[in-house]
Amino acid sequence: MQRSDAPLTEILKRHGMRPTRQRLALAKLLFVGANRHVSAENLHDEALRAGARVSLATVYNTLNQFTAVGLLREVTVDSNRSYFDTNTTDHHHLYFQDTGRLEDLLPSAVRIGRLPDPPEGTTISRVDLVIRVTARPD
Amino acid sequence: MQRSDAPLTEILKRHGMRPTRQRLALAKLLFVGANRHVSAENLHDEALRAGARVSLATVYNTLNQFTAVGLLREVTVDSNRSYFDTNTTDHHHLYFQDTGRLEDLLPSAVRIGRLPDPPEGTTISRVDLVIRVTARPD
DNA sequence: CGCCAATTTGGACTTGTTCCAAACTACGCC
DNA sequence: GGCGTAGTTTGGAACAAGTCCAAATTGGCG
Repeated sequence: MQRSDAPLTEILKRHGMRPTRQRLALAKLLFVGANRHVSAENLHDEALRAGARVSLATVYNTLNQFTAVGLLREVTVDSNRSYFDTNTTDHHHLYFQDTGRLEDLLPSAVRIGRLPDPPEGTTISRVDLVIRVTARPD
Repeated sequence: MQRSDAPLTEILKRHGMRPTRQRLALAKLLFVGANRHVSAENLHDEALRAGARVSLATVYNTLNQFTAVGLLREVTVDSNRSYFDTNTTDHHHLYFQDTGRLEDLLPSAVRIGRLPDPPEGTTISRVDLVIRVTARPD
């Protein structure tokens, strides 16, 4: 294990996961550097290109585990693919329908002025706002 | 064809579709009565129960065609199933994560106070807001 | 070092959806 | 009303994303 992986190891341990080679490789791709949005296939390819030997099944397992402990957030913008966001703070999304690209919006860019009360017996677990844009027809 | 299907026939023709037995049966389920949210499987079952002989492939074709001409709107709340909404006016959604139930919110129930400008060269095609609720833990 | 529970893995499987070529049907024309 | 044909439907194959599983591997503790 590289010296620089120590913080990643810590993160994994803190969330009750063994710091395996595979999880460290994926965590490095996900959590070192800027926030990102990934799909499973997408991250798998990238891991292989980076020389990590990880199976696709493990990528799915790991993304789901990271999401379960709050290290990732799942973003639902496309009904035939799951995206995971490394930014778990409160924010919304901009989705480029033409390209499938997904971008974070600063919390300050969107203001939701009024929300209904949740129905009796339920609590709001999340409010997701997605702005879908397409290339402007000229 | 029943007398009462005349308006449905008109709707289909107006959108450049032949009023076939299958499309009429599905249109009847979708557009007669209150607004609804359906998935393909879900509508297929209902059609069969109502005695209409329609294949699942046709249900998919029809939902996609109806959506293409603006008779339906696709709602993305679950990354492994598509929902279609007969309410094509501007409104938002309440999603019960426990049950998968989807409900419309009145436009007046939600006020979005500020939105960013779309990036250069793009236009906003849609702004979707989904409030996800779960049964309140006691 | 050696053990054992946690983890990983390839491949089979499931589920939602699309594709396809053959059969069927709506509808304009005579 | 029959005909021809383009549009439509259909069952089944194909596809894609994701999960499951039993066997092999490995991290961490004594």
